[in-house]
Amino acid sequence: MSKYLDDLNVPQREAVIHRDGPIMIIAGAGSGKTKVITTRIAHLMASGVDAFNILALTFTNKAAAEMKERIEKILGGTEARNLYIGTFHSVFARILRGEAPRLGYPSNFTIYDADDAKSVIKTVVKELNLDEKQYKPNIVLNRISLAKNALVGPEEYMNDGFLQQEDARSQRPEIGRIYRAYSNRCFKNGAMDFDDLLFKMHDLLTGFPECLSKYQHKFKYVMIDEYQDTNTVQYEIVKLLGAMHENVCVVGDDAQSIYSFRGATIENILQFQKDYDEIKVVKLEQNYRSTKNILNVANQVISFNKGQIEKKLFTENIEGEKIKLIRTMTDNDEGKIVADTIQELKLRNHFYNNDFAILYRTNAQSRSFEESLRRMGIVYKIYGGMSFYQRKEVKDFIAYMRLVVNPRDEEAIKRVINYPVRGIGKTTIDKLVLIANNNNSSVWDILTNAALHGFKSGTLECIDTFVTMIKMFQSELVKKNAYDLSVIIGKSTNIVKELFNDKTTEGLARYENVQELLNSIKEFTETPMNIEDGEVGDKSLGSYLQQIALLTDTEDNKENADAVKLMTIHAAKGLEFPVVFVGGLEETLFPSAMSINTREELEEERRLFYVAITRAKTKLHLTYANARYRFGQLQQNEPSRFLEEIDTAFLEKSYAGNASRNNAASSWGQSSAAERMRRGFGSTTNNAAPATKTIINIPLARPQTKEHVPTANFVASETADLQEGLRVEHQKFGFGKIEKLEGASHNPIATILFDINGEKKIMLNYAKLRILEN
DNA sequence: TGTCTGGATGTTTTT
DNA sequence: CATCCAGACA
Repeated sequence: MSKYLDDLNVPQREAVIHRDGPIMIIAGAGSGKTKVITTRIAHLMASGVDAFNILALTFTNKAAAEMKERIEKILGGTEARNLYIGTFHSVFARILRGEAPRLGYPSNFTIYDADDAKSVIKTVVKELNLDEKQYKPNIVLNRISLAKNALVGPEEYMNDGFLQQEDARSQRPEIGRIYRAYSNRCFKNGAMDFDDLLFKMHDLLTGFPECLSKYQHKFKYVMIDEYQDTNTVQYEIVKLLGAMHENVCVVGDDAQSIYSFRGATIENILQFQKDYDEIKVVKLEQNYRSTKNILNVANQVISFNKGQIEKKLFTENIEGEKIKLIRTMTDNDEGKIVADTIQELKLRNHFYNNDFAILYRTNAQSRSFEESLRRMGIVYKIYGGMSFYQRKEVKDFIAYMRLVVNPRDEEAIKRVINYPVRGIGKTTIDKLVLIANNNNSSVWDILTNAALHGFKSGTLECIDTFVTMIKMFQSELVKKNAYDLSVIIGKSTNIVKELFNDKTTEGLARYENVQELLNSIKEFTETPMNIEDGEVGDKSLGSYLQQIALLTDTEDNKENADAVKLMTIHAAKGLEFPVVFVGGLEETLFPSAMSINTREELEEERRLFYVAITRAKTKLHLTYANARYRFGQLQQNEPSRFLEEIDTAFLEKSYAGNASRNNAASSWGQSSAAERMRRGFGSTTNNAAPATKTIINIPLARPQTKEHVPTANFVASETADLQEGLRVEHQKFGFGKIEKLEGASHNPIATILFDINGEKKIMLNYAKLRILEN
């Protein structure tokens, strides 16, 4: 046997060698799951299975890329490129691009992201004359998404007594109608949302037997990663694809199931065993990642959940250090202590930035960590949050491309028809949409025949200019590659020039973002075609759009950059780091206030905590703050209930208030000598310039304020005591004089002339002011 | 038609 | 506190 098998333990090898027939691998955290899948695929190929006949589905592009890379490493050569490895969404999008016409969609169909989808919902709610307050896009989209993930179409939704009751109870009885209208609208626009990529794939396989047969023959071996996170559609599709050869291999860990809000159900693991007569089950229980201490804590935490698949995770690694549990006064202190600790570990134990990860429950928590890291000059990178492709200027530019590729894309038209300003305003747009609806045609059709629909001559002229321009782009579509065409678009629309002329900091950032977009298109155009893109592998704009629609910049990796990584726990799944900080272990935050109403919800939060803990290899720090800013207000929180579930013998508790290097100087507390020194020397008065360039997702520029360091004994004065003419101190803007007090008593507003930052209007409910004595 | 602004609203988690 | 949006006005 080949030598790659030598590195495997007994159950791992068993899983790898098993060739035909269904197999389920229950893989505990850190048990070498990825290694098993990749080795298994490599082994299949080595034993004669054609790479073209292997399908591997993952949940993130990153996981897919990593797998491909590791298989290539095992096998050498380029054969691994012929594998079908990708996320559910990207693989299905690729297949649908070829098959969409069967379903009545153009093969150039647009993929709507969540923002596009919400916008369509908003339009539809308006057109149905429903209350927009009642039917908020977010809530409605969530509901529709769950329905699609459960394979419930609009008609079925409306006929389902239970769903109807639920909607009635939540005062939203019309969601079914919205769902139907939304689906129709997307169809009309030639667009699919994320969930459609799964839903329509299922339609394709069930509605067209010849299609089903084609892909069953093609994918003789099917592998699914993170099986515990599959939802109903995904489960059904896998079942369909695997039905002919039954060579289905699923890998999962019920203890790490954290996506039930997306319709995932652990039931799929149990169901899988019932779907086939004979199924092999392998359990991977040896953990190679973490110290005994870390694993003990993880095992203890998860033991509070009922109903798990039995398994006992163990490790032969060293005992390791105790887990540090750190309490701080505020979220800002939490940020400081984490940054300080990182600095200390770097100096003392020679860690690199890369060795650290800061994990949290919600994206909003990144702020305090960012600030502290930046202040200390520690390079960091935030994963998740707003993606590059979601930025307004980037989306606007992309909308032009979308429109050129798919003129039926109404959302794209609405975005660009008056950007840059060309005299086609809201009134005209509303009219266009109305006419299109009445004539049962697309907005683009109306635009191209605008003269027939009684617009004023001035408006008509504007429309004509716009249409002519878009048509010009369209005529270039086949002749030019994605990059050349996008350059033409940038020039002809004046977008690039307009942004260039905007010399504000924000404008500059926007200009740079658009340049960055053009660079990425150039890169796409120049990268040699990958066989994996088989059916769609051209360098056209359409091909490019398809690709970026499913890209999140979580995986847009410059892996080699040495940076501390910040991300949500969800985003951290599947990753590991030598040193892990888990922040915000407070009631209402973690577990989230939204998820403490049922046992199921709470157990999912606990699994999430389990995932967080098991990311750590050698050092784990848990932190929580007595109080933190939420909704602009300081909020007190109890420590997370999960902390009580950990045996204190595993913990080393500390209170940041006593830490020698970092007196818990909260924003208004006393500052320590060390801190005053740092202010005095290290940082300059403005913007505390970092020693090293900080890596962030292309900064969204903010108007510059010269940062003010609050006086040591800053204590906010009562709002009632403030008077015009008084000298005051503001935490951020510094010293100044109250010019004017105005606004209602419940929302007073002060106009203050600051010494260094000029005149500002301050809402006193939020900002704290200190009256200066004498 | 475009720009300004007060008021409402928001925080789970993601492909 | 930041962002988004509807209505007011230019």
